[in-house]
Amino acid sequence: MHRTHHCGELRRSHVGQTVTLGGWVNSYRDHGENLVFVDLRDRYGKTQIVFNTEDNSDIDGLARKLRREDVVKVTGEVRYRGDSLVNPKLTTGEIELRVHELVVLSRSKTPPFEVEGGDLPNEELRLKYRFIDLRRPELQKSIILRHHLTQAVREYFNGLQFLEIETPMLGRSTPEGARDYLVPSRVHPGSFYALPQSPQIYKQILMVAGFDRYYQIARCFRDEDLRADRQPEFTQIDVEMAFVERNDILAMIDGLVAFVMKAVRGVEIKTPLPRYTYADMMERFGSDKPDLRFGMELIDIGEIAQKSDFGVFRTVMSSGGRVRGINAKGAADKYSRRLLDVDLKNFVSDFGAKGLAYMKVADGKLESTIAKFFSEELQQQIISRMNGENGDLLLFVADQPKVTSSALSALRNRLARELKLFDPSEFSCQWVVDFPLVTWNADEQRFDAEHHPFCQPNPEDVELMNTDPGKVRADSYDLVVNGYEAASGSVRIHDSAVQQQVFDLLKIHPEEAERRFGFLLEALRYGAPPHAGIALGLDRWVMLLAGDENIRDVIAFPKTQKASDLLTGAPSDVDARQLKDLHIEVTELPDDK
RNA sequence: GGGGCCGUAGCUCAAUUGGUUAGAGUACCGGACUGUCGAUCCGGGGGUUGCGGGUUCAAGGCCCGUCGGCCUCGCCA
Repeated sequence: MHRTHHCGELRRSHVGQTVTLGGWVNSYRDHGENLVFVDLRDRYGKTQIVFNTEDNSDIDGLARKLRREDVVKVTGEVRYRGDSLVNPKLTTGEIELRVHELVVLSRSKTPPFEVEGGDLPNEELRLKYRFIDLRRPELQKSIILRHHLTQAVREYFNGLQFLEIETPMLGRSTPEGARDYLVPSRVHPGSFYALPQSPQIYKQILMVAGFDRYYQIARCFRDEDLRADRQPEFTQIDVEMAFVERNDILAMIDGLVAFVMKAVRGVEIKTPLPRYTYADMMERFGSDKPDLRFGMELIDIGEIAQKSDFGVFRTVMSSGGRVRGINAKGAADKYSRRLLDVDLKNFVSDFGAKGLAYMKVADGKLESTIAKFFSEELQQQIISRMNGENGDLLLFVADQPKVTSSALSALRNRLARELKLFDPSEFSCQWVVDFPLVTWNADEQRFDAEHHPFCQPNPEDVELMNTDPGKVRADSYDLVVNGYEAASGSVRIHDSAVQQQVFDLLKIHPEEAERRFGFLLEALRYGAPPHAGIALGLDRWVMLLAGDENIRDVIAFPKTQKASDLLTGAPSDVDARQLKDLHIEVTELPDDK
């Protein structure tokens, strides 16, 4: 062993012992020929080590030449620093190591940025030198938190007789859903494996096979564009249970959430977590994943708008649209004309809104360039409907229903953040249930599965399958945390006749279904228990628990927005020989290759 | 595929809005100092202003293109 203790370990009780530490030079304070201080760092903490000629330390030979990030091994005696010399900023601040022997295990080039102190460099550099970035205490904390979370998850499920079962990474491509990452087969020219978007089908087959409680910390791949909370390669806590109904899954996951919150953050969560319907959330917040740490619900003023002289509102109302608004309490003075007319208007236009109407409540009346289109009576109705008080800022979007929802829900999030309407350290978890089974795809003139094609229709809505499929509710559920989709799941179809009915609805022809999912359909014909499951986004959970707003900060080696790994240079071109083995010919190359 | 922001010393930023030799903090290098802990003090080196064109007497700043990073719409069963 190159060390007897680590750098966060030594206390006053160790005084007098001779110990050996190994670590990185975090900083050094050179006091001349006779005295040098070094803060030695490892993942457990920092310890001050002292080179003093009184202790016969070799100062001029080595100690004075130590530089940041050198890796050293030091042996010496633990001493109390002295009453006036204790450093309260360090857990080891009461002691120091008086070094007798120093071995430089590895020199460091001058690091491209500072592990401690100094401003964070741009993310490009951080990703290229990820091994330096990962030394920063903040990232170490998140990676360690991630470990604690996965361990808590395992502890919870293991204690309830779940089995952790691995499923293949090389699977069959199922063109539904996200774009697949493909892996060419060498021994089957022209054929490809797909990396899993999720272990969905395998876990259902595990249920048929009788492993009635399954979980897996599963890596998943989706070749879609990235976001701050989305990586092409991510990790799911994947769960499936047999002989259960929706409420069994929700209760099981309620328990998981409470368990990990307690284990990882020391936070008590009240269960059962609140449950809302999709329809309710869409109406009140315009989103299926609203952040419930604040209110500011969407309010419909369609009836009032219709009676006004405001052409924009009237036109929208007569063409099947809606006029909805939000009330930013007390914000009348916080947004200038410019912010409202330019910034916020452009903001909602990203979501398809053609305009943003706003009114301020002052002296019990509406103050706005469009107020003149509303009679005194209508103005009072708006104020009353919007719960307006003097000083409030009312914002309205008049458009097709979908546009009012997405624009106002995004605006709601932005305003809440800017107006500090919630405590960022708080957690708000809620279930959203009864999603629609399918949504109409106008481009393809057919229905698409909202969740996935194996999702059980709500038994109460079976009649609607033939008459009004868009109204059929699914037996599905999402878990929403602080406005993020943190988990998603459903009761699965375990009856091949029902499965066929859903495929029909999705215009997946029997031969096509057989070709794509034949193995699953066949499995369902051999005695499939009722089953249901869910998958939690591990990366997002860590992000939320760590208080980060960026998923890259909780992944050791994340990819950039263009899905590159700046550390290794992946993806890269490959030898012609490799391509030949795989029977692949690249037809289009960028100009520089 | 669309929109937006950004790219100047190793790093973080500045450069009076197109005008002298591109500055500061920090890091780095050298020196001083026996109790520092963001050490301090003295001195020093360090620039293809992402890259390629263009406009101009003159470009870090303007125009066009391109590369890269971030945010976002679409996309993400």
